Amino acid sequence: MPLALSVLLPLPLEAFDYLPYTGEDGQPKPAPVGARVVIPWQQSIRIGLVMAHKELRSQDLLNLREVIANLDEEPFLFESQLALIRALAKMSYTPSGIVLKQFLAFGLEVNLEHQVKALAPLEDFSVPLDHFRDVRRFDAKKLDFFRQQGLILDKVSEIQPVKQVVVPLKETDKTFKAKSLQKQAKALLKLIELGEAESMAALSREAEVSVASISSLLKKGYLGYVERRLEPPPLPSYPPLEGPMPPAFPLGEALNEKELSISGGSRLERLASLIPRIKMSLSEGKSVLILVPEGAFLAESASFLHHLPLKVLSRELSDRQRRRLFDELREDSPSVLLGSYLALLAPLKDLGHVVVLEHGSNSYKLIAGTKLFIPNAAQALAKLSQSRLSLSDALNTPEWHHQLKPTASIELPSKKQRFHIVNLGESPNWPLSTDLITLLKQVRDRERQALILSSRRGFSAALRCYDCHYLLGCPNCDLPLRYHHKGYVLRCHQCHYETRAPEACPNCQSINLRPSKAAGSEWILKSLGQLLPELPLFRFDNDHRDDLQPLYEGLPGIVVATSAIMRQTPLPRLSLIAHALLDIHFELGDFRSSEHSYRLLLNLAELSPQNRPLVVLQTFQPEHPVLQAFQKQDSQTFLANIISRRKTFHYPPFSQMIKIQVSARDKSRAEEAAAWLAKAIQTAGGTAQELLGPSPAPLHRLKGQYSYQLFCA
DNA sequence: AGCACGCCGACT
DNA sequence: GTCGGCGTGCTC
Repeated sequence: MPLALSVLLPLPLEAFDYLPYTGEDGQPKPAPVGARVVIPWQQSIRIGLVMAHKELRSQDLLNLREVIANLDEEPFLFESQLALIRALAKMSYTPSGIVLKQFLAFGLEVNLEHQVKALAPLEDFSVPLDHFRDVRRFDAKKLDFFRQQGLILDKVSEIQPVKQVVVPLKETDKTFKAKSLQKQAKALLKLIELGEAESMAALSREAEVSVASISSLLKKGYLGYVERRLEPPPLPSYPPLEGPMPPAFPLGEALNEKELSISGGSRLERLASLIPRIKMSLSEGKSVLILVPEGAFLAESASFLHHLPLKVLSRELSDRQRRRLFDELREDSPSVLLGSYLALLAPLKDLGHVVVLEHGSNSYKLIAGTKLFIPNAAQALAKLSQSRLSLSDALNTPEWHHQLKPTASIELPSKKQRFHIVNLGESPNWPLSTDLITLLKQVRDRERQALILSSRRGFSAALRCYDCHYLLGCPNCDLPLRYHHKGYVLRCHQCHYETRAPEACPNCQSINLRPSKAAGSEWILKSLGQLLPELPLFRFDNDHRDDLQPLYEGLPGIVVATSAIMRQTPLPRLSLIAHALLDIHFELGDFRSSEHSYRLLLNLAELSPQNRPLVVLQTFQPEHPVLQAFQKQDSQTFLANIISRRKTFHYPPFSQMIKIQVSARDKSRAEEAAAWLAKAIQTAGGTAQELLGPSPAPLHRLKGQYSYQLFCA
């Protein structure tokens, strides 16, 4: 039976069948399963992954095109990763190609030298195709027409990165006897001694002669440039973590649980407690995959796990470094791989343990592509590879808390939090309360560091007329324009519309147009500058990132930041952490908002765990249930309450929920389409209990698009 | 996704 | 007549 290859491309499609590559001897040379191949695609070429070999009946072969080149002799990914691609596609209801595109961040981009040659004389091209020429010189459409007739031979090769180096081309000869050429002779002899130099400037430094002498050697042909293969830069290394090691909590019976979650304690205490479990997998000859949400904790965790056979897949790695890392992973086993969600598809052989750090983090929710939630993807991988699964977060998620056996949910003892709640309703000062100002003055007097978190960029959430109550809104979105004092502009934080702030109210011409009281980081900084003029102030948000180096060196100061600071290396000497307005987090319309607020409070304290900083929380709702639970420091009761509420309202984990959003530029069109969908779901048997909506989305108009949403439970 | 093709309205 | 926006269908 003839063989075909099932090839997956990084496109929103399933795999396509291709005939194997035909070698120069005319024999088929099928690439192994898991290897990358170059295939013709539309009028060009693409790189795909061989998902399977399949046998086809001869009549089916006629429609298939042929693989142009095999890129790998050995598999690029192992069968276990291919199985994961299929599993994630099924879980996310998306084509396998989407999974490939989202999770395999390199190795599939067409970075190839592509040449073509005609097998017979073709008069359609002005340039003769009797030998291999660069494909870009020819009309792609015409070329593909002939390719499909089998008249074109394609040749591709990977572009090897090269660097130019200076090498000697001739020995010194008698002309250098002249006294005026002594410098040149010296330079040439030095180059012969060195073998090669990075550049003419580098040689000039080495030989201690001017660049002019060297360039005349170049002109006379005694030295010249050659291309050298550029070796991939070494992978970054992480120094061991300084300071005392956090204590590991003994896991006891739970050590051997198939699925385990650790909460409480501090971030490093949780990780320290997992080390025996990680070592257990290594001693069984199995590899361990550790996922981190994003940049900030990667370096910290890497430094902490320094003593293990650790490899790190970080966002900073270049494609060539990732390539090198993958090559090392395929060779070395067992090893520990630490990385972002992109590490899920890394070619680890014999996986025995998957660890997800900060598994409740919002950044594990992929907002595009598969839209997968990474802890669920990690669980799928653990099940496929029959690995252990470990989860770690300050607060467990209700879903996992409910799913795991009670003996598999470990809560580490936490230190007593030092916190102070400020009722903004009773404070005469704004946006910094009297209490916070007093505490900040103590920080100043003791030459310590403080962090003030504000969820809002700019000066104020809106510009408002205090006569007619007119609010300046975005022309494209249902949101007020944010007022930025710097540049005196109004900006939409969704669609980036920008306009100069007007002098008078556009509605009633009153000049009583002022920033609304919802203060942003600019406003907080301005108040601080007036109250504590002698203390260095720093700003850290997406509009403006001050260099925080003085703070990392331990100098005193205050940072006003958005949550962007959570992704930076933790500041070493924080003695005060304040949240300017917690209410924003309480008011999110999501049924998970209270869980997320509680986790945020725990994460605030973890920003600088070794200093046990005082956490100051400003709010208009000091009686809010989340704050009450936080004061009691009783996560178990808090989670139990959430779970019982979820059960009553039939929310996850007691149901699976699907959100369908219908958007269109034309409002009625979106509305009609959403209504049509709801009707279709009802006709298919959806009951009133299972179907919620359609209703206008929380941000009904966004970037000029109207949205309606339906929930199916 | 990325591309071609076909339809339709707008405009030299 | 032809240019371009948009809807639809296809890629082995």
